[in-house]
Amino acid sequence: MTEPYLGEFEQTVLLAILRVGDDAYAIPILDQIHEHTGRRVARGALYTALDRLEAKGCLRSRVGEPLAERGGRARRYYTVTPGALRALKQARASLLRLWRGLEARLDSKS
Amino acid sequence: MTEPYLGEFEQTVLLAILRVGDDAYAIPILDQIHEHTGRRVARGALYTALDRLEAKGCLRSRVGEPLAERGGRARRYYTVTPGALRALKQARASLLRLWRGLEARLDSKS
DNA sequence: AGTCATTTGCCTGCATTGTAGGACAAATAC
DNA sequence: GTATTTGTCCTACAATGCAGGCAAATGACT
Repeated sequence: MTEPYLGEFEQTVLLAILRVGDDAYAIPILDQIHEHTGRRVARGALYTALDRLEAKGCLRSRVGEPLAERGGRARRYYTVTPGALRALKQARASLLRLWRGLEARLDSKS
Repeated sequence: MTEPYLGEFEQTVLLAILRVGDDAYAIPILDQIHEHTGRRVARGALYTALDRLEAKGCLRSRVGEPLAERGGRARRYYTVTPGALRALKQARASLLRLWRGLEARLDSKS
């Protein structure tokens, strides 16, 4: 499989999922994104991203058992696929390569 | 000015411009992108990105003197604005925050 | 039982970005 | 003057980013 292109937001989502771990469903993912980036995105925005990532083979999902809790609609849990992991690492490497040596020059200004 | 949103490719372009430095026009920028990311984008793709970045206030441009060289059409040189620089740093910081602590966990697989 | 609030998922639509291909411009070489 | 080289721009379409609102499922309250 050719490594798919990952947009900026898609990368963020994938990383957030990895951070949350096994129990990654929409709300904690959203929290994670907000916590680490300060961005507050709408749920709908996240779900479309999740759908498209799954369609591209970057994610697998399973619906959990309906919970016996207050507002218990069944959650959908997500897992990052190995291919997406590779793409992620590659994107990160490119970014770092482009940044390398730039910090010094840029800190003198700003 | 509110910090504008920067897509993945836009970030790449801005960083490449910073790397190239004062003489940054389309072709060297393209080379820089290819050299550091392996991506080979079409010139047209780059120009539209440059246009949009300038429209968003992320870039300034000036046309140089027509060169007295073989194919000497006037070049358009680009400079990154301070606001774009801030946005760039912020995006990088977010990404790194999301990555932090993840490498260890991920290297064990793949 | 019948609402009501709560938690979560999903659909629909539009805005913004990503990307290529080729037309056009200006200059030199012959 | 026509071919060649180096560059810029225009046009069009695909992919991503993003939100608002509706639907589903459950416990709580009366």
